[in-house]
Amino acid sequence: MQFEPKRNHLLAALPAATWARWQEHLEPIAMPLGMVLYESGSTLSHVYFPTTAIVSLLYVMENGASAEIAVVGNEGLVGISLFMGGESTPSRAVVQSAGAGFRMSALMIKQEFNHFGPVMHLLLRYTQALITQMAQTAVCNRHHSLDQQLCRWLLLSLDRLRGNQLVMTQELIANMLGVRREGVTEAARRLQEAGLISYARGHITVVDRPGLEHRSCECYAVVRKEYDRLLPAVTAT
Amino acid sequence: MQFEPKRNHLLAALPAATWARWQEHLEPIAMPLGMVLYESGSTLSHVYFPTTAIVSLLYVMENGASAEIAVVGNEGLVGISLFMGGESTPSRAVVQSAGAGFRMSALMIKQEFNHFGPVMHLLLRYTQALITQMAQTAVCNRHHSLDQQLCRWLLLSLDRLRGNQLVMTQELIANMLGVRREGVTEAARRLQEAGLISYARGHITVVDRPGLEHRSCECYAVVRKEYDRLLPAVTAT
DNA sequence: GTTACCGTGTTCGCTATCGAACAGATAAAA
DNA sequence: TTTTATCTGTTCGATAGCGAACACGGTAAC
Repeated sequence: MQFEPKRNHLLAALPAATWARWQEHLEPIAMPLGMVLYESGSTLSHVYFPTTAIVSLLYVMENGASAEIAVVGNEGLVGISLFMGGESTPSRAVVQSAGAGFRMSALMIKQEFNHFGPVMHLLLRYTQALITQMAQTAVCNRHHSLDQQLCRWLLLSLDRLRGNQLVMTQELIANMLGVRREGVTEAARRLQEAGLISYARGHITVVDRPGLEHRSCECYAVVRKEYDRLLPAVTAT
Repeated sequence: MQFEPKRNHLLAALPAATWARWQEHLEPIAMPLGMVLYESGSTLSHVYFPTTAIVSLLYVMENGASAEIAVVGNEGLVGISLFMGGESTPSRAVVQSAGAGFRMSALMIKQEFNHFGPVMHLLLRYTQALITQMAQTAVCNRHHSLDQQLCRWLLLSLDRLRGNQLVMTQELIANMLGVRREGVTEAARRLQEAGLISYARGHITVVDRPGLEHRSCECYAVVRKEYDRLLPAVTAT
């Protein structure tokens, strides 16, 4: 079930002819928690199309602290630098929520990108959506409270999963947001007291999604809207 | 002089045949301080290649506060969403340092991009460099002090200008960084006391550039290195 | 040459987040 | 079952940046 390629929205959006060509080049792959898909500066060997997993792109500073730059799930792909031309980036890609996906060799994706218009345009529109997410992350880091950022983060993750539960410790969330674990604990407590979520030992359940959206900063809506605009057929779950 | 297209590094990096084709489609344009090249959500009519001007890409929040996402000067181009496929972005592009540049119609740049040739790859590599800058902005906003961010910002701007002087009020810098003007005043005073810069009424002179780089966070070096890697012939001034 | 504005300097209390330390509780391992 | 590791809760003082208010001098407009 989780090895169903069409659960990745980009794969699902491919024209029939492209899909026929790709099928035998897509390799199913398990993506356990913490798996590193690429390291800062390393040359990528594959692109990854998550189906049930969620991957964080994050930058790790010299002193070890980290900050999430963007999150990728079944709406997208990990490894844009392959077709953008750089072959690597200064960031790291880590599986943040275990699941599965598919991968395709670097060579194959570059060929496909360079020879077939629809593939190129789909991948570039996705890239622009990703850019919006990064830009909004910068804005959010500058201006919004931890409570708001946590709401945004939960919503972004939720959009990339089935159901309304996240398997995710506060420690891990803190690493992604680039804040202290204690700060996440307090913010989560406030959200729980407000009846928006409930959680226990690594399991977070979203109880009141509209409430969460209301409490979030505008950043979530901006990003969501841009994904819907750029990848229309694709985002509808 | 400032209407010399080759002062834009992307234009300078074009193959001879492309350059010959482009020449008559490049329109020189003055870019005064505060000029808005595009608005959030608006469909772009042109791409802009700054030669002596510097342009900030920034997001303006609902409450009017703003934050800079990236800065573009003679190393790049404003309007990537035209060839990326979205035609617009949720951000705004504002001239931050007056100067000049060239522009090309949306139609023309899209045609040129879609030939799958050297133009496309050059523009995509530039886009990846820009992505790195945005990602690093997010990291910087999360983890680094105002002093460090000011250093980074001055260095990024300086790289895009001739000489070692910036015409720039503290108020404007504060808007770009998304902080209070008073905060910039204090940070600038500290840098001046340290003998790194000197300034007066809208004119900032960088006195000790190595010192500034030393005081900056790692973000500047990461971005600079990535631009040099992705656009090698191009960045050498 | 006077006046108005602009760019900068300075101060105050306030708040969110940090850094560090430790406590309690639940799940997993032995 | 007992032990251990993991996850969450709580507290403390410290600090960076905020918001607001106001002072001062240079520049430019009239």
